[in-house]
Amino acid sequence: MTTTGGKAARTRARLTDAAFELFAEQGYDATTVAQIAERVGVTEMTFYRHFGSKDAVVVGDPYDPLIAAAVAAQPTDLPPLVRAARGVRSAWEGQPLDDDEALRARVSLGAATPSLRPAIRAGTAATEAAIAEALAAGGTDPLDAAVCAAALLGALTTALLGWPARPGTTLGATILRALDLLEHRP
Amino acid sequence: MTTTGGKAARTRARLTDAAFELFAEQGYDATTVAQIAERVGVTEMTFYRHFGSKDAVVVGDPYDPLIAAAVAAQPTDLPPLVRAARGVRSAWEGQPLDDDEALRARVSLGAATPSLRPAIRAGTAATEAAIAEALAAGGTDPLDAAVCAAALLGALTTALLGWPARPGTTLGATILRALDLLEHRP
DNA sequence: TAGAAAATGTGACTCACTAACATTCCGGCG
DNA sequence: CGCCGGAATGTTAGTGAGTCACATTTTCTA
Repeated sequence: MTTTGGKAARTRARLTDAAFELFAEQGYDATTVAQIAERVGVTEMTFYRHFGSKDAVVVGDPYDPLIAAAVAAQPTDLPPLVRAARGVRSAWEGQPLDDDEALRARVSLGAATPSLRPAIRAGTAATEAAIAEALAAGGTDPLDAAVCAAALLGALTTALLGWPARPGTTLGATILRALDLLEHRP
Repeated sequence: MTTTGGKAARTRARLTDAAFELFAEQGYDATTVAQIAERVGVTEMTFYRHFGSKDAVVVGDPYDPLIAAAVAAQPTDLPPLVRAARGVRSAWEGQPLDDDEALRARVSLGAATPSLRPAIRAGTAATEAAIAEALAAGGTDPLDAAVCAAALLGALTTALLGWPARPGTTLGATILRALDLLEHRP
C-alpha cells in the first residue's frame, strides 16, 4: 500500500491525467468528457461523480478562506480598497503559494482557454464574498465592500492569468505587483 | 408601415418581450428557448439567429467603446488605476446612461440570476480590453494595464448589479461611488 | 410583376449534465 | 475461508443548449 489514498483517489488522479493529456493534444473545447472517461476505461458517469463538471478538472481547488481574516485584521481607518489589498498582501507574505510547474501548466491552460473563464471567476466567488464580508464587518457599507472585493479579485485573477506569459517571473512578484497597482503605487 | 424597422427587428422585439415575460413567470433557468420561440409562434432556429444564445436576450448591448477614448485622454503621469477611473468618470459625466424602468428590470434580472453572471462578465470583456489598451498606449506595462482594467470593470459591474437593490438611488450615483472607491476616497 | 435578397422553417445532430436503479469491487469480521 | 455491507462504478434514458445543411417563404426593389 505505497499508493496514496483509496481507489477513488486513484481514479480521480487518472482522470485528471487523461484530461490534461487530451487537452494538450486537442485543446480543451475539442475534448469531450466521453473521451476522457474512455481513456481511463471508465464511464462518463464516473467522471461526473468525481468532478461534477468538465471545468472542475482544471479549476479544482478553491481559494484561501484565511485571506478574509487577514483583511479583517487591517486597520479600519484605511480606505476600503487599501484595507483589502493590504490584507491580501499580508496573507500572501504569511503563506505564499509555491509556483511549481504543475500550477503553471494549469494556469496556462486557464489563460489560453476563454471558455474556461466563467469557471475561474466562479471559483473566486467564495473568496470575494468572504473579503466583502470582512470589509463590511469593519464598518464599510456593504455595497462599497462588494465593489472593492470585486476590484481586488478582478485584479488578482488577471494577474494570475497573465503570469505564465512572463517566463522568469515569480507568481509572488506578479501578485504583489497587482496589489501595488490597487494601492496606486506606480 | 408605421412600425420601426423591418420584419427582423419586429421579430426580435417580440422575442425579447416573450422572453422577459417567461423569465418573470418562471425564472430564467426554468425557461427554455423552445418556450420563448413557441410563444412568439416561431422556431428555436429563428431565436438563435437573432440572439446567438439564450444569455444574449438579457445581456444585449455591449458597453461603450468611447470610454477607452476618455481614458486615453487622462494625464499619463497618474497612477494607472486612477487614470482609468478618471477616464470612466469623465465619460460618464459626458454621456450618462438614463436609468429607466426597463434598464432597472434587466439589471435586476441579471443580479438575481447567478447563471447569467458569466454572460455579463463576457459582455464587459470588450470594454475591459479597450481600457487596457488605452492605458498601455500611455506607457503603462501591458500586464499592469490589464490588471487595472480588470479591477475597474469588476468594480463597475458589481456596482451596477448592486444598484437595483437600493431603491431611490440613481445609477449615476452608484457608478460614481464605485469610482471614488477605486481612487481611495472613503 | 418578376426576381434577388432577406427571413424563417425542417430535421437531424453533438455535447454537457442529471437521475433512478442495478451491479461490481473491496476490506473486515466471524 | 467465506460472507457481508458500503463504497465505487455501470446502465439506461432522458433534458436542454447550441449547430448545421438545406428547403421554403416573405419582403423589397428594379
